[in-house]
Order: sequence, then structure tokens, then C-alpha cells
Amino acid sequence: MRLGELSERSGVSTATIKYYLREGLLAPGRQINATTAEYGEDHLRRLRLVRALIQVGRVPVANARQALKHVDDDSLGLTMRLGAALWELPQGPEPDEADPATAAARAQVDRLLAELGWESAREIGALSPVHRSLVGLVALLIRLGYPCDAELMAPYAQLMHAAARLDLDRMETYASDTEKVELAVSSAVLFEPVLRALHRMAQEEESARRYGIV
Amino acid sequence: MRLGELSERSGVSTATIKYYLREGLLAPGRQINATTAEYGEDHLRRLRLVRALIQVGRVPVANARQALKHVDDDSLGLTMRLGAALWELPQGPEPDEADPATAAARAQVDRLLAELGWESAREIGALSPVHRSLVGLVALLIRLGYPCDAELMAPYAQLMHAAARLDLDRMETYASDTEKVELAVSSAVLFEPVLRALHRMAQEEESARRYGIV
DNA sequence: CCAGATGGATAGTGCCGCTATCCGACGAGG
DNA sequence: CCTCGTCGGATAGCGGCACTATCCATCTGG
Repeated sequence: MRLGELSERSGVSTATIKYYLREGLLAPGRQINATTAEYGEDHLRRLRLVRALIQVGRVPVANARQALKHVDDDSLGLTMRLGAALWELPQGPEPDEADPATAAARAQVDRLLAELGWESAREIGALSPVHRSLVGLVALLIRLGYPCDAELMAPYAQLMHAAARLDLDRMETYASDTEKVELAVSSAVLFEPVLRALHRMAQEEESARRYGIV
Repeated sequence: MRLGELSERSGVSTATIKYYLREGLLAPGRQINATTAEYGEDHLRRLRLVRALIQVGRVPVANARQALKHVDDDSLGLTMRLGAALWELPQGPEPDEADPATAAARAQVDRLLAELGWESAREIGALSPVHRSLVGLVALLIRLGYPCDAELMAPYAQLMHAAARLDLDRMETYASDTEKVELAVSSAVLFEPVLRALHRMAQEEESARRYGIV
């Protein structure tokens, strides 16, 4: 497959594919001669993942490059590869330490983790980008006047834990670490939005049941 | 409160506040004379919501304006106000009807709704932006080679339905429709990211329990 | 054998969320 | 009463970023 066919089958313009090649998002094809390169099915697949990252996940090109580098880099263990790849994807806001709401938010998050018994999350604590962005988000909600304490979050956290168990069961069906990391990246970019859509649909459904469609 | 104080208490530059006033994201203050306007606590609160929409929710300015218009417009019933406001917030991708994966995705979504017994979601069907974006997302996952059928989604949908029940219980504690719509908008922009953070944290926690922190 | 595609390089475009600057009109401190 | 800082209002410009348009020498396929 050459550039034109890759473009046609992916729906991405040749100019854009060249741009991705330049930016290192896509590995160069197998060089046939000075003016021709051959691309395979894996290039098509990777190109689709790149498009999903950038267009659906709104991941900046530089972060997408880093995340994909971790997908391909098999010199690390699974846990580190997963963490490194997912940390490149957009997170919530950084907490504003000058804001008193941040301290209150951190206290609630710590209480939540204690109640849930999420020991490893407590150990990692503020080192984890996810933990930090959670604190930042809760602080913003508090500043807007919406209560967001451990009691409120706990039942949601239980639901998300159930979802996480389903996620890991699914991940275990893949043999290689590379496939697992790619699944994790694809899921963060495409399956989390699926969850969000299901959530909003469920809200509409439940609202219709309680109040009617009027 | 005048412009400078509003800027200081919100952490938003005066130039940016003026820009939001120009764009109609923020109601003008009460005019004292030709060169002075007075702002209240509600302006501060609305300004913080605008920042959350734009910076955290990455909502384009034009959509944020529309969404906030629906929050303030009490000429409609609650259901319509909720729908109109939330439809302005970013959705997933539009399905590509030329792609055969789209048809397969639509079939799976329809099967899912039938299995779950979500009757009103089935009735609204493709008219709902949420339904359309769900189809688009599932199609992308299928094209990437990840199975995403009704059986896989059903347990996640049940979890999201449980979350939706919690959401509506919370919404019922607010008296006025305006407060309810504002809660829904704030939740879509700030609480959905909280859920996402809890989800990722739960994944890390569950992964640590199954495989250790190595 | 020649029209058209290819890889490679470089400069330019369009969008969008701000931001810098200027202006004439106030108004509080001295 | 003066004056210096701030106010609101308006307009033009900036910066980042994901592309995109153009050019070129080099192949390829009918």
C-alpha cells in the first residue's frame, strides 16, 4: 500500500499523513526507492488510532507522540508502560494551591480513599497526576458552591471500581503487553467517551421515567 | 463590586472579563454612570462557571453562550431546558454514514437499548445527539478492531444507570428549575471529569491489587 | 514515453481564545 | 479643586496549533 491508498482507506488527506510522518506520529513506510515507500495494515491501524487521539481525544500532537512511543517501547514493565502512556493523555486542571478550596478538596479526597480502602492510591497520593487533577476538580466544584465531599463521591467511586474490574478483565484477554497498552490508550480515548454517552443516555432515560417526556 | 475586584476575586484578567462581556457570556453589571458598573456575587459565580466551561470543559465560546442562555431562559419546561443546554456541550464524533462500521455500530446500540429496556431512549433514537455520538464512537472502536457489542456494553450501561439515579436524586434537592439546569451543566463539565478521574484511579488501584505495584 | 503519483521540504492559512493599546469619562485622596 | 488611577468601551493584533498549499526532482504505469 502506498501513500495514496493509505489516504483513501483512512479518509485522511495525503498532506496530513505527511505531516504525521514528519511529527513522528506514524512510522515511515518501508522504503522501496528514492520516491516510494510501502505501508502495511499496521500503518493503517496506527493512523486510525492517531486520528482518534487527536480528533476525538483532542490530545495535542506532542502528547500523542509521547503516548504512542510508550505503546511501542517494550523495554519497560507493563505497569510503567501503562502509567507512562496514560499520563500523556489530557488530565483535569492542576490544583491551585493558593486557593483555600484546594485544601478542603484534598481533605475530602483523602477521606474518600480511606473510606474506600484504596490503599495503593493513598500511598501514591499526590504523586499521581490523576490524584492531583481529582483534587483540582473537586476544588472547582466547591468554589462554585456545589458540595462535593467523600460521602457524595463514595457511591460513584464504587461504581467506577466495578467498571475498572470489567476493564481489567477485558485487558487480560490480550496476550502481549503492547496490545494491552494500546487497548488502554484506545479505551481512554474512545471507551471513556462511550461511558459518558451511556451516562447521559441513562440520565435522559431515568429522567423520562421519573418526570415523563414532557 | 467593580471590574477590578471581580477580576481579583475570580483570578481572571480584566481584559478577559471584558471579552466575555462582549461575547455575551456574562451579563453586564448594573450601570452606575457612564464609566462604572456594579457587579454582584452572582456575576462572580457565573464567571467561575464560564471559566470551568471554557478551560475544563473546552467548550467553544459560542456553545458556552448558548448553553448559558438556556440556563437563564425560564420560558421552557425543565426537560427541554435540560436537553437544550446539554446539547450545546461537546459531544462525540458524528457517525460517518459512508462507513459500513457505522451500520454495525447502530445495530449494536439498538440491541443494547432493547436488552436494557430503555424505552424512551429507543423512541428518541437517532434524533438524540447523544445516541448519534454513541454510534459514532462505537463505529470508531470497531474500525480499530476492538469488539464493542451489546454484551460488552450492557454491564457498563447498568453501572451508568446507577450513576444516573444518584445524579437525579441529587438534582431533586434543588428547588428551582434554573438551579437544576445549572447543576446539570456544571456536572457535565466538572463532575463527569471527576467520574473519569475516579475511574482511572480505580483502574490503578485494581491493577495494583491484581499485579502488584511493580 | 509521458501524464500523473511519490516523498521531501518549506512557507502559509484559518481558527480561536485571549491580550495590548488607546480613549474619554469619572471619582477618591490630598 | 486638581490630579492620578481606574472605569467602560472599542479595535486591532498576537500566539498556538493543526493542518494545507506549493514546489521540486524522481519514479511508475498504461
